[in-house]
Amino acid sequence: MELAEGKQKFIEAWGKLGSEWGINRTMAQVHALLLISPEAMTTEEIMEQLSISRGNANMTLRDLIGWGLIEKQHKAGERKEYFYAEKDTWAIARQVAQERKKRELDPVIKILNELTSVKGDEKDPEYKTFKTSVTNINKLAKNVNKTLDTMLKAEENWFWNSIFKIFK
Amino acid sequence: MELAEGKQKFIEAWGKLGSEWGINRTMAQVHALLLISPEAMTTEEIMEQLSISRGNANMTLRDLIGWGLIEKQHKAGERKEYFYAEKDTWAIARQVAQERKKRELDPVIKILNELTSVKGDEKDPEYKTFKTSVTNINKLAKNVNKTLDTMLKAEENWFWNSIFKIFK
DNA sequence: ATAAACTTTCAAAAATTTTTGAAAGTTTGA
DNA sequence: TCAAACTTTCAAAAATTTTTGAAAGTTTAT
Repeated sequence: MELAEGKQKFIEAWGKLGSEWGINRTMAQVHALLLISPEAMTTEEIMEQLSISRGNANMTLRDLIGWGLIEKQHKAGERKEYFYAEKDTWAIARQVAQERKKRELDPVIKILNELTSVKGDEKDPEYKTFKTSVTNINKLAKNVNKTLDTMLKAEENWFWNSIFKIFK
Repeated sequence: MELAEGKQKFIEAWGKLGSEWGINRTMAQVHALLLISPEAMTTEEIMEQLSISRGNANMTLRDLIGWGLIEKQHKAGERKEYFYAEKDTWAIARQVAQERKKRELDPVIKILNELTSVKGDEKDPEYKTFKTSVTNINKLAKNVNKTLDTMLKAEENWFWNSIFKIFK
């Protein structure tokens, strides 16, 4: 396979994966483009390579910065802004996990906690089932939360070595 | 908080979480409704409780069965189909992980493998960066894959105990 | 102060996803 | 065989998400 074709396929695959996981496809594609680019790129170049509008490029780049996946770079003597992506895969995974935890898991855990305080008649099957389900999901959510927290602090090798030691 | 209000909030929260993770909101809501219901429910009841159309209810229920999250139940002497949800949280998490792995991770791993065969000039920075990124992501994907496989086979307590032994 | 170079905004348009509901299909019992 | 009871289908409509692009905003150099 040629490099150009490979790049195209990589960008497509990354975009599809993103959209399946609730991340805007363009955002994933811009990230993919920067991931395989040796040099930082300008908004202009990104617009051209992916055939997207200026507004779209700008918002997407802003979002990616918000996710901590790319950074702005300034070249001496130039006014243009350049963007480049963190290329350490473990760092990317950690960053994404951290953001999603903060944005999505944390709010749900908050609601689940509130829901454990719902009062009712212990003999009412409706109440009992509700209570049991909420309590169990709450436990799972807290475990996931705890595990993520530890993962996020962990160093790459340490993490994987530990995982493999158990799961072998 | 009253039970009725709690139910409502739970269904909403579950729906929102679902939509943030690329799962249709209605599907997550139907799942939530069945999760906290002590009895199996008919399509009719689900339609009414969530104010959704017959067609939507039918398709959603079919999808949930496809995900292995709910099951059809037949009551003796009745023609109606009843639906009930698996209530073991660990089983739900495992089921979802398994489905997503099969539907989304596996295809990406296949493409990444193909992309490692892209040929080019080792001195070309474009080629080198592409190669390195693809290789690293491929490694991470395979590790995730392996870990998931083992998780999916693991029993609940065994899994969590192990995780906590490391992450403490 | 001005203008060129560049970035950001956002209302409207396009694309995509989800929902509806009536019609078609199926199963069962009499 | 018929018709009632129930389920499935799917084209069209509605809702939602994403994208566009021109105008407004900002920064910098002279």
